[in-house]
Amino acid sequence: MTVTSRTRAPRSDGLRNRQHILDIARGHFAEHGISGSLDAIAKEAGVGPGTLYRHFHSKEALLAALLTARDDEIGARRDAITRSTSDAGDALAQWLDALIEWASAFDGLPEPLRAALGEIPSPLTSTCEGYVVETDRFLARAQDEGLARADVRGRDLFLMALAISWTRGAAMADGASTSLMPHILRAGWATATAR
Amino acid sequence: MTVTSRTRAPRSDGLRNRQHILDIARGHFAEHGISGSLDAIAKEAGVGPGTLYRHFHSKEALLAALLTARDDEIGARRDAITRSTSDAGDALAQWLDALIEWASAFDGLPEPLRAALGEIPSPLTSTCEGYVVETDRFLARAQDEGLARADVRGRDLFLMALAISWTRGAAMADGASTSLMPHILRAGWATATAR
Amino acid sequence: MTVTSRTRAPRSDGLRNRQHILDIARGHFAEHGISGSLDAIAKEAGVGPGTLYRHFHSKEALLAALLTARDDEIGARRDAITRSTSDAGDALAQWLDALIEWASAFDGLPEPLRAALGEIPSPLTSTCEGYVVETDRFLARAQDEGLARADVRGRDLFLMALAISWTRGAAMADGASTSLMPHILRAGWATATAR
Amino acid sequence: MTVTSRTRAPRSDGLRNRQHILDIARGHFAEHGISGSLDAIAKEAGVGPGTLYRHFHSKEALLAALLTARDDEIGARRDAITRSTSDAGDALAQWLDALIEWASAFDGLPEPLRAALGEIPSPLTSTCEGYVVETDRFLARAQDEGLARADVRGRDLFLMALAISWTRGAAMADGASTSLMPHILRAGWATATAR
DNA sequence: CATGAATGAGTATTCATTCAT
DNA sequence: GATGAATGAATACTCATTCAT
Repeated sequence: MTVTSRTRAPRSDGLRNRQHILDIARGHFAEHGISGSLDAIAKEAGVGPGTLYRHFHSKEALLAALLTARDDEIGARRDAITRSTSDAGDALAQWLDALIEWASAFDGLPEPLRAALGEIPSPLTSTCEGYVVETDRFLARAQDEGLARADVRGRDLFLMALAISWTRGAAMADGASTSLMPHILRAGWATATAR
Repeated sequence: MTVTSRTRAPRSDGLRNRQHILDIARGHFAEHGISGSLDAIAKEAGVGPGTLYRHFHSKEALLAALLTARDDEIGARRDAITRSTSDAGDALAQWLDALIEWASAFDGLPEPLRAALGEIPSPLTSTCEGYVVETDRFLARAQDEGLARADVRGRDLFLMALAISWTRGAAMADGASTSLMPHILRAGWATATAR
Repeated sequence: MTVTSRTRAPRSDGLRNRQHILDIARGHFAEHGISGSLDAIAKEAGVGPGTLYRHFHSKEALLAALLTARDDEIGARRDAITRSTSDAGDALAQWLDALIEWASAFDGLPEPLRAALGEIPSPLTSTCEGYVVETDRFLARAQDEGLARADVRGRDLFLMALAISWTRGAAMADGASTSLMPHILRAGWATATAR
Repeated sequence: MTVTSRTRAPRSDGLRNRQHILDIARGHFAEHGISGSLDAIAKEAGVGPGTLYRHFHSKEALLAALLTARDDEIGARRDAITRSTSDAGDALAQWLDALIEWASAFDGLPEPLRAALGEIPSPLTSTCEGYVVETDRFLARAQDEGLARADVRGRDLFLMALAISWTRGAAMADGASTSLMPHILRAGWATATAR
């Protein structure tokens, strides 16, 4: 009963559908920000809202899946930074840049990420917490070498990275701001010696 | 204190009522954040939605009124900083602290403030722009004395102040973060010399 | 107490205000149609809505007052038609033209006029009924001279005049329609002999 | 007949429900005119407002659906007239009678029909335009045979048919008016010869 | 008599989520 | 598993009319 005699396995539909929805959702969020309705995404993907909910229990779950899909990419970036950057301060700075970029993928994304750090756990919580841990690792190295303030914690830097992503939604934030703020952030956590 | 003990609010004159709504709204926003509906505030204030709309055309107008009520306070603070702080760097830092505190009055407030800096003007726009100008003044002094980076603009600092307020909504942002971030911000814009 | 010693009699304010409101309302209705809110008119007239309601108990009462103000004009027109037009058929046709024009003064006016002919009396009812009576007079003369169908009644012609005014609100009703329809109406009620 | 006797409407399939809503709406409009709110109809139909909006985006869309359901009927009537009436004048008259009856289905219906002829397209526009074209066909035949004035256009007759339907909302329009006005209309567009 | 604040039921519309088919 | 119809609370906003001042 599990194995039918059909030539094409119908079981792949589910996975294919899931991937398709993710692709559409990514495009939709990238274009319209995360404020749009899930119905619109379901329609654009050519599936019913029920199907979307089968795969993703909530909008946050959908976002989480989208972000999880980038896990490998971020992991690779982290490894690349670790490998190629001997200076622990530079490494931390590059990691924070990566986080800022990551959280800027969709307009409005920083908001649920921040919320996920709250008391009520959300599908995004574990993702965020994982990155906080990574940040802590980079930070610890920099602190060990006296390149970062001792009073700073990974969570603070993670939050500030989110905050910088958040400012990008403002029309007032032009290209100058975009390149400037990460520098300000670095100057902020670095020790005087480090400069 | 605001209302008498009668069950039904007496038809008091407009100003009283307006003030009453503002008081209720302030409390409501302070407790639940700014996400609630105007109808809920109207109900809590014991007035019909129409009454609330007569005084405040939109949620942003209500927020603007609430913030305007603090204008004097901020102005006084600015003057106090100017008078009592001879070091231009300290003055700017204190002004930014004031902004951070100001934008942290209600959970969620930084969001409409950021939006007010966008292309579509809102009742909050002029308030924000005024504070950007103030920030520019403090910044210019600090830059003149070589205490602040030359590549920083008032708008960037204003945005970062908003962003720091924004992080406070996260449970992860504890007391340590609250006191730390302004220091990071200051270290970020200050010149190496300044430290 | 009734007679004060002031130089200027304050009593005229009321009447003056009433007239002012009428002038504003006429302009407002002429420009925006009758759908606008009374508050808008009150504001434009520089008075409170209460003042407007003191003078006119409802929107229909305001319309009625506006139409009553034209009573003299219509009466004069009726007299002119009677005096200058010996042919009873021509007279009726001219009277109906006058009615059509009268009901076309404001976009949307035919609707409440029609409603005023319903079972629930409105401030417009007496005005309308008066004109029905006038129509009956013109019609009777025409019928006496065999120029109008015997089966037609004044109320029918009045209604059709309103109906023709009503069509003018449609974009499809161009200049050609405007001049054509009264002719169709006349051909409709006139006897074959009359043509 | 439409619903089972269960207290709560069973989750029937979409088409059934759509039809059910249409049935209720038809009854509602027939009884109260078209002025009622969609919410009221939804409540009467035992569905949530969202369900109604899923099927019909606006009141006009609902009306359009109700009228479309009568398309077949009108088409059949048009064919019957064409087949059974050799006199082109009689045919046009009968077609206009059909239009008057069609537009008199609900109190207030002529208003949105007239509006649909305006510049802003509505769901009713295509229906109306189709009937204008039909009217033009009947009229052309009558004009060809010298039975209708040459200066009349289909749109004028369509508008007058709507206008006559419109008068029926007035209590003053009794049975006599109802039967009389179409005759007046016919006498209006017919040529003298035709009588 | 004027004012304009207050009323509050009413309307259209949205959308995350559930559930019958 | 997929579908998409159904839900229904929620929200923003309007406006004719009343009534305290």
